[in-house]
Amino acid sequence: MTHADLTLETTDDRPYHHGDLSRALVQAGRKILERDGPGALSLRAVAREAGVSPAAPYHHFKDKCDLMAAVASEGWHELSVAVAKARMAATDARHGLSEIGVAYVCFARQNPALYRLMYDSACDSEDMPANAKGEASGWGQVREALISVGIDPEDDHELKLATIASWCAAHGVAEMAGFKEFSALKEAMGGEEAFIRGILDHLGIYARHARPRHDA
Amino acid sequence: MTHADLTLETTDDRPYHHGDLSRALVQAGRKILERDGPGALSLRAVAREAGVSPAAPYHHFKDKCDLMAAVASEGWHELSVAVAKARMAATDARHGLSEIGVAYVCFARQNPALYRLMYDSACDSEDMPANAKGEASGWGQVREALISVGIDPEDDHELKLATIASWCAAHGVAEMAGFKEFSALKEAMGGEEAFIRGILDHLGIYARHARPRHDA
DNA sequence: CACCTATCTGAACGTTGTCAAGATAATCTT
DNA sequence: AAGATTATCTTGACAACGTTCAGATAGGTG
Repeated sequence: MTHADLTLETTDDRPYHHGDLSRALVQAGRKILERDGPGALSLRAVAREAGVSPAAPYHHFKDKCDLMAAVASEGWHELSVAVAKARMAATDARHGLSEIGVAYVCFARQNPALYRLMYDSACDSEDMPANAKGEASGWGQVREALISVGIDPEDDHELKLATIASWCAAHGVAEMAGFKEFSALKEAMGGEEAFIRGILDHLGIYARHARPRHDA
Repeated sequence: MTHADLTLETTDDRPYHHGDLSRALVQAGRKILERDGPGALSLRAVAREAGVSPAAPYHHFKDKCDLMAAVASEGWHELSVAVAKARMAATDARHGLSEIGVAYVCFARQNPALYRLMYDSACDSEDMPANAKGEASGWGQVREALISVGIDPEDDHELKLATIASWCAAHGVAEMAGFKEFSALKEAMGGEEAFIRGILDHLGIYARHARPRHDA
């Protein structure tokens, strides 16, 4: 261990060299995002929270945008974990695809500001962070779920289109589910998750490919 | 007419009282949004573009947020016009619903920064600006299109859910269609509109309710 | 005419992102 | 181990931002 200890709070006997500032800055960013909302997420506020000067972050991130991208990247990782867990927990394949969608939207709803940041950083970057690396990426998981639900793995075009469509649906629901306009309906349906399920069910991603048996 | 003439450019013989500043500010906001992107859209920049001091807008809008809401409101109005036009132009009912979706997404794609602003202002406000007033609201149009496509007008729950689902789908596609990741696929499908149609088609809003005939 | 109110300006304050110069500590070289 | 190098952090500064306030200017009303 080359450094003392990495604390988030501003201790009085804080060493000149923080030790692991980049990580601490990302953590501070998330903390501010949750506690004070997206409007309060400034570079200076993050530095303040981490207990360093406003210029310190520039030795670890080229930009404010770069820092935000790091926060967003952590968010994407957590999302992919949540999605993977939901997929594992599901019993059959059809349920699996459905659960992925619900898990995706629920994560976004539970971390609205973070999800917004994630989308923003995804817009700028060349490739979506969702399929960053490894087979455990969210992208790959939707792909596999679609295959195991009946889509022809050979038909690359169809598979790609279905994956994108699923993602679009999840993103759309994720961003609109928070509108106050729907709060009455949500309650009538027995909570937000039921509402999310209802909407996702209407977007026939599942209905289209996953009704091989009990259909007229 | 109580004032000289309302020009957007900063003329030298500009009168002390602008005449119709609120309108000019909204126009200036849109101009900056299109020309310089969303990052350049500041209160001061808008005032500069309109040829007034940075404090002038505060006599017409309570906030920067309030000004942005006005810009967004104009955007929602134009969107509803575009959607209405697309619905009129469509031949049969099924096509009508599909065309609404395509028109919605195309508008968002052609004015990405404006659409983002519109969504942002929709988040804050109590009710979505889409169904502001009149029967020509985007909300009402989707509703009617869904009815004329086969949904039971009596079943309020189902109708509401279908409307929301359609809107979520359109919003999701609208925001994700711009990802560079898809540019290759878009070209392969023969342009962005074809791509949009393909994705929207996969989100079985239409498939679910509008395939009474040629289905196994 | 005088008065009143709406509108606009000028200057200011606190905050933000960013940079350059200098201080400090960890690491590398010999 | 001592000196040199590099990485890291601070201080101070700059322009731009949102916002406010006192004062200037005009239009409308008596």
